[in-house]
Amino acid sequence: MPELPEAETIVRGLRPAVVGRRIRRIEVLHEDILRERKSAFADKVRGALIVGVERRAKNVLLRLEGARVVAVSLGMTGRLLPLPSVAAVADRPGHPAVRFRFESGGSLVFDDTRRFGKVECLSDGEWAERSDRMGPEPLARAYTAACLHAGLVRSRAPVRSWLLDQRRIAGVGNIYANEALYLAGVHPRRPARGLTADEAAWLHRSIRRVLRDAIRAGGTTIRDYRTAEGGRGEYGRRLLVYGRMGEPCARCRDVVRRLVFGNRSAFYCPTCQPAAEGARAPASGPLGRPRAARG
DNA sequence: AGTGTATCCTGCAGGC
DNA sequence: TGCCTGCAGGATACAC
Repeated sequence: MPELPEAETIVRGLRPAVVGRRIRRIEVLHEDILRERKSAFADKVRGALIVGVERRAKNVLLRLEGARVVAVSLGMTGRLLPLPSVAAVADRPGHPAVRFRFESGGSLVFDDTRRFGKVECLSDGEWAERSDRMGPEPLARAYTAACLHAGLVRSRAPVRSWLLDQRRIAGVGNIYANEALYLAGVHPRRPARGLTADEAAWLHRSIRRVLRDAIRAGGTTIRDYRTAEGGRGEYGRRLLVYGRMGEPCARCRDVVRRLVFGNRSAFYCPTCQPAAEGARAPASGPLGRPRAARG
């Protein structure tokens, strides 16, 4: 569910609402959301001041005084809702799992229908170790097309599976993987190491473009995702292939197909994203295919 | 080692 | 109306 753009949107919305607040009390309504006993979790978090809110991959981080961090993995249906808020009146948490009550009044609720999410409190050092095992941030300046290509050539996995592997690239989920592959003209099932340097450069550009545009739109709300303000992400209307099986391709009017592998749906246009290795790249269409890197 | 699959959980849409 | 099946933005434990 929430991928990098959704997590980033939540972080930006949360920051003004929770930074500078002190946590007075923790209520754990569903202990399976934690990775430890709720008493242990509460002991570490109670009384702490929130000094910052950050994102890493799809995770939302509450930085606490005393070199600790609350790391929230949103799973498929996780939401972080500061209460009370105007939005909360219309969109109350339906499945609250963990509530942080502030000394100054109000609270932050982690709400998660399916309870695939995780909330944990780590030392900065423990978190750094975890973060080191994740792949690079695709929007980082240092993450070049050459970095992507170097990663791709080491794997025989289908490129869509490669993009979903958080150890290889951090923050890309099924929606944006499919969209980026479409923009790059790369079939989702092609072996990662079969992509040419030019294709890797198109894909690099497409990934960054899709993620940036989605952040600008506040993410994609299919059903459950909400911003910290309780609003919906508006990128859904701009999805070109995800969830559009049977509809015409925006570029060539062929029919968008759906494939299932790795237990996930893949959506693609068979004309714009040919399955054969080394197939011709489609001509630049109305959507503006990313140009190949120079050099 | 590197892939693919099943599983956790709830809710909803569609078929009958 | 209601029951059944399949599907969902993620991550991980396992089998091969």
